[in-house]
Amino acid sequence: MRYSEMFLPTGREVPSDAEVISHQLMIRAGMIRKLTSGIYTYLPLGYRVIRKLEQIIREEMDKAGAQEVHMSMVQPAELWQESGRWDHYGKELLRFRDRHDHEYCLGPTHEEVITSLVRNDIKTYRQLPRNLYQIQTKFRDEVRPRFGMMRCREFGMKDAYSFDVDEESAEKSYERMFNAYRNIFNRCGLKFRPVEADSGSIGGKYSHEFMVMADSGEDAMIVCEKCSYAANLEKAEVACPEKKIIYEDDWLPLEEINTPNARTIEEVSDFLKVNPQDIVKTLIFNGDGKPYAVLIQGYQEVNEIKVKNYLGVTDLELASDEMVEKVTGAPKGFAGPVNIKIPVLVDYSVIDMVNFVTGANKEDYHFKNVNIGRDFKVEAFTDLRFVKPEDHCPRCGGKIKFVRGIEVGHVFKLGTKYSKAMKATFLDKDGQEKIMIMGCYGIGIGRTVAAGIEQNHDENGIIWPMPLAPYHVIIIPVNVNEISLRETAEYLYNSMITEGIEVIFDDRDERAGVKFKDADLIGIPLRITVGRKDLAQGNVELKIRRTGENKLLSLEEAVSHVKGIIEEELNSNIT
RNA sequence: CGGGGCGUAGCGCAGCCUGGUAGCGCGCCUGCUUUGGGAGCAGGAUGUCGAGUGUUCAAAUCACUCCGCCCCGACCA
Repeated sequence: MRYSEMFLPTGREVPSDAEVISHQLMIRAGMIRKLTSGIYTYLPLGYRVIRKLEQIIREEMDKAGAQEVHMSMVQPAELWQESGRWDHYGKELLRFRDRHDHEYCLGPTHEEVITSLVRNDIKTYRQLPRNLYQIQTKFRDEVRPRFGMMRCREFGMKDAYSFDVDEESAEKSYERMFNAYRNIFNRCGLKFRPVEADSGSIGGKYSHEFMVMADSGEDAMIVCEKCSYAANLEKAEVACPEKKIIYEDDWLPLEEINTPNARTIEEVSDFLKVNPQDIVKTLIFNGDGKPYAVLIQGYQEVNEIKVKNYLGVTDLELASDEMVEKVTGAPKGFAGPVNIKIPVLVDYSVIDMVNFVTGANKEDYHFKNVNIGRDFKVEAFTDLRFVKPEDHCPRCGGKIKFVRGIEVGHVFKLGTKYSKAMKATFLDKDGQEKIMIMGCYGIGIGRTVAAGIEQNHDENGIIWPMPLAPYHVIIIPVNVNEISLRETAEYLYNSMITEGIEVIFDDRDERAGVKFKDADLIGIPLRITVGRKDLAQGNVELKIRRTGENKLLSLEEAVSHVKGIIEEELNSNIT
């Protein structure tokens, strides 16, 4: 492509609302423009990169036995009512009515549509397993879109769905996808890591997120420095501490003490002159309308996701003030486990504690010397808190490290959540009707491109890995008004096109500096400069964007040399 | 949804406090010079000052309402 004919508005300055580097560079490099909050237009350069990524995904998905389909973005409410998500998805689901007053939504994901497709056309175990995928625009009405391509409302996603006859087979499907994802991100030249993740209300023991390491990432996770354990902070387990032997002789008599206006852990610890570690926090949660008490050591924080998963409820939130008063008989801030009439869940952090402080379920009073077993009954001891930096790896006991990442992919084992609700069944060998086991697998397209930029840039701009690069080479004649330079560049350009090389010919009548800056900014991996001095010797200059390395190539060898580098880099990560 | 901030030329910003008819840099257009890392000189174009209402002789500036955008938090299959 001739630069002079391209729609490639590059810029020196960035809009003030671009916070992260990938967002700034995508705007400066003329890849994207914002239409409105969380919604972007891809310009030609940006769209080429998107298509490169999509093509890699297609190749690897096909290799893994998946087949591409294309489902509609508009989905009827009926399907969502059938799966139960019409009521549960919340405001992220953009709903609307057509002229006949029928209800629809814009698809944030496609489990319902794919399940309805498959249940009608797959009837027997002979047709299973199957894996279908699509690359589609999704819409999620995010509360707060941010970070450019990282969290959009409208965004491209590759989503795949697998259907299997049983757990064992489903596990194989999951593994195939897991491996396909590794291949995809490897080919993109990304440094990433699969981590264990929460699977949300979907349940199932398997869920991995593919995280691209980046400080600007939205997700916090922990990685073990010793073993391979890595997990999203939401999911990261805390090992059950070894239970110390508790001597009942050490128990002091329960004591009620006046603690006027001391509600928070800090206030109570200041007032009673005790460490937060000796106080037990009692939080009242509302799980699907029922109250639960969660006990945790004062310094720790409750991970609601763990509570939610433990209880198996659909909705979990901190109880309202009214609910707290109803179940504890006291205003917020004085809840405790003694004499409470709701289930009491206790985090491992409380397991060894003796003679601790809790609320007394009475305004302005706390108990001292509370002890488990004597003063209240425990429904369950389990892991309910967030990991802290001083914790150890739950697998091997090694040191853990907190890092940040961008979630570019997620593989889920869905189980029968949708197939059961929507009756996706088949007949097995024995003529028995069975429910299909499903899995779903997503990759955020725009996000992956942004992650690629986060990991591949310098102060001059983007440095595309060859497989994602919108063009492989850019040819710059230093001065187009010098006929010999222009014609040589033109000759190289035509030769490269003949060779099938994706090339930009910067034929603009601009100063060399401007063209160099633009070439660096848009991140083209290879640059051929045609200058007077070198050309006099029959040479042109090759510059490698990533390393800054320069070398002279004779006119004759230039095209084949460049082609060799491109092919090598394109194929290097294909397995 | 709670807290904070912003909205003035394509982009980045000043002007607002203290009301008097809008400016700077980059970019853009024309000409000349220049030509290996975002050139120099000269000339030029570009604004319903986010919208509405009010106060005032007079509003970018003050007040109220609305809209949009951003940040922090809450939320997030």
